[in-house]
Amino acid sequence: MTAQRRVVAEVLEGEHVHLTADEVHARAVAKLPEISRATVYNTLGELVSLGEVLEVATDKRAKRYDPNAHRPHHHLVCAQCGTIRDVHPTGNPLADLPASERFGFTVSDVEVTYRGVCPTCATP
Amino acid sequence: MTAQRRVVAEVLEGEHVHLTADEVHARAVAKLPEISRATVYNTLGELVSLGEVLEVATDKRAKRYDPNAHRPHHHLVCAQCGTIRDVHPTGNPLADLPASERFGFTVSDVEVTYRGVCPTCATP
DNA sequence: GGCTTAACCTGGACTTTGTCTAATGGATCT
DNA sequence: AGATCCATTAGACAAAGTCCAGGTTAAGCC
Repeated sequence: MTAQRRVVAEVLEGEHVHLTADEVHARAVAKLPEISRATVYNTLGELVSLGEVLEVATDKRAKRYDPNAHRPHHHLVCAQCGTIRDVHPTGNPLADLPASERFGFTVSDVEVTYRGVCPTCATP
Repeated sequence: MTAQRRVVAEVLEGEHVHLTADEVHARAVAKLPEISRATVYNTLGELVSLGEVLEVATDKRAKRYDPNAHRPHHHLVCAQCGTIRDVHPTGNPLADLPASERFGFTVSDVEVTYRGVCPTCATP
């Protein structure tokens, strides 16, 4: 556990946090100016391997990192400003895929992304 | 409708087609050698705006283009080889997000990605 | 047919996101 | 103190995508 890793972990604390690698780097630099981009990428990769942080692909540009890895959830994304909230739908989406639609795959995971417009963007 | 656009449209025909922009370009070049990358990107962007083609983000690297835009569906992705199949789950996932989990958003769309291992990758 | 105009296409430069590597530096062990 | 190990750094590199200046084609109009 080095100072750099602690800073990256600190940046990724909280609910509804979904930062890109560069955003993590920017905030890490604010706390530890000499931290490098490569270290941020390495540390994020390790956190993902350890299962402490999830990669989410809601944005089609850059990967985002979600520290809420221990409570399963899905995402609700504003189509205009890109804000992301963690959400917990009812039911089990895995059960909604009948065997006839599985093409022989062993299905182990589902990722659900809701899209819409957030209250802030909706009010003109 | 120019020759270039026709070629891009032809490349994107069929079921379970999910090509990246560069794959589309490679196949388009086979039919029309002088077609440029920029034109492929422009044409794909127009097809997406027209609603004829969908962008899918199953791969975390490059965007993929799905010509099956008129029949709503979701995707089943092999975690190992990346193969993608179009699937039609039962039920309506939108209904599974209760109002208390909508945070005031106007939710209009859901994207479901199933992950697993395909039969080919499962047999050793 | 020839001219004008608009749209389209091309090639390359550029940006963004992410990965890799060689070299540095700091800790730990003996 | 010396040796060793691992993390970190800076910068080069690669992949994916965007942008722009200029050339070409197509369409309309005389």
